Amino acid sequence: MGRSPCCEKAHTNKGAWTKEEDDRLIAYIRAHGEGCWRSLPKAAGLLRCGKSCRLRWINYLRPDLKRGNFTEEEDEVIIKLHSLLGNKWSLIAGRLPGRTDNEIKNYWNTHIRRKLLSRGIDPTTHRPITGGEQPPPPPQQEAKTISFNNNNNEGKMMRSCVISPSTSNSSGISKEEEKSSSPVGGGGEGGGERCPDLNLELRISPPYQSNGQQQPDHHQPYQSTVSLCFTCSLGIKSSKDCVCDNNHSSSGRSTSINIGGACDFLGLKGSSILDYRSLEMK
DNA sequence: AACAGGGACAACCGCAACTCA
DNA sequence: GTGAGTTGCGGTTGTCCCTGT
Repeated sequence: MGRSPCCEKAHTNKGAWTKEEDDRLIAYIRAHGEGCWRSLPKAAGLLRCGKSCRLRWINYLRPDLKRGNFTEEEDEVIIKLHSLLGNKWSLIAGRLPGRTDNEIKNYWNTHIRRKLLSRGIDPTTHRPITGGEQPPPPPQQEAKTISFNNNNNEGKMMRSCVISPSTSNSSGISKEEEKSSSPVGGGGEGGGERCPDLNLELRISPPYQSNGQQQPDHHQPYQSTVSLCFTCSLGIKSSKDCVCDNNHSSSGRSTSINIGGACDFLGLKGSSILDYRSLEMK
C-alpha cells in the first residue's frame, strides 16, 4: 500500500529535459512565480512530475545561478562549511550565492574529496589521515570537561562555558554524552580540533522550578534557561535562548537538556548542529 | 578508428519534515 | 491531535563526454 505516487508515472517524461520543456517551464514561472509544484506541470503543459520541474528550475534554470568553475575561495568556503555542517548541502549552498546544493554536492564528490585526500585529510572527518588504519580512539572514554566560570548576569547567576580547541579541565560541567550528526563537536576528539574556528558559548542558569524555588527538588520537574552563542571565522553568528526541562535523573545531579531541538543555528532544523543531551552539574 | 575507463554533472528516488484541513 | 498531501533534502544512478590505449 503506502503513499500514492506524486504523479502518474505512466504519463510523465523522464530523463534529460528538452529545450522546449525548459522554455515552457521558464515561461510559466515567469508568469506565475514558483510554488505549487504538484499542479505546475499540468498548468504549464508539461508531461513531467512536479518534483522534476522543481529540480530542473532550482538546479538549472533559475536566472540567478552562477555558472562556471568554482573559485579557490569558494573551494575553501565549502571545505570550511562542510567541516562545520557536514553533508548539509542546502545550507552550504545558502552561503554561496548562485550555487545550488546539487552543484556543490557534485563538486564535493568529484573535486574536493580528492583535493582533501591529496592533502592527507579525511574528507569526512576533516582530520589528517595518519598512515595505516589507525582506529579512532573510543569515544566513550572521552568524558570531556568544559570549563565554566560563574558570573553575575542581571542579578541572576549564570554559568558560562566556551567550547574551544583546548578544552580546559578545571571544574564545572562535564559533557558526559555528546551526540551530533554534524562534525562539529561530534566524535571522539574535541570539536575544535576539526574546526579550530568554531567558538561556541553556552550559558546555563541554575535550575529553577515554576514556583520560583531556587534550590530545586530534583524529584519534581524543574527548568534551566540555556543561552547559546555561536561564532566562527566565516562570520556566521547566531544565538538562542531556550528553556530546558530536567528529566528526573535518579541521582538528582544531572539534568538532560536537548539544546539542539530548541535552536536553529544558521537556519538548521532540529539537532543538526548541537545536541548536547546530557550535562552533569557538579 | 574503435573501444574501455573514468570524470562530470543532470536527474531520479526515497525519505523526512512540514503544512493544513 | 491526526493523517493525508506537499515540499525539500541527501544519496544514488544514468548518461554524456573526454582521454588513453
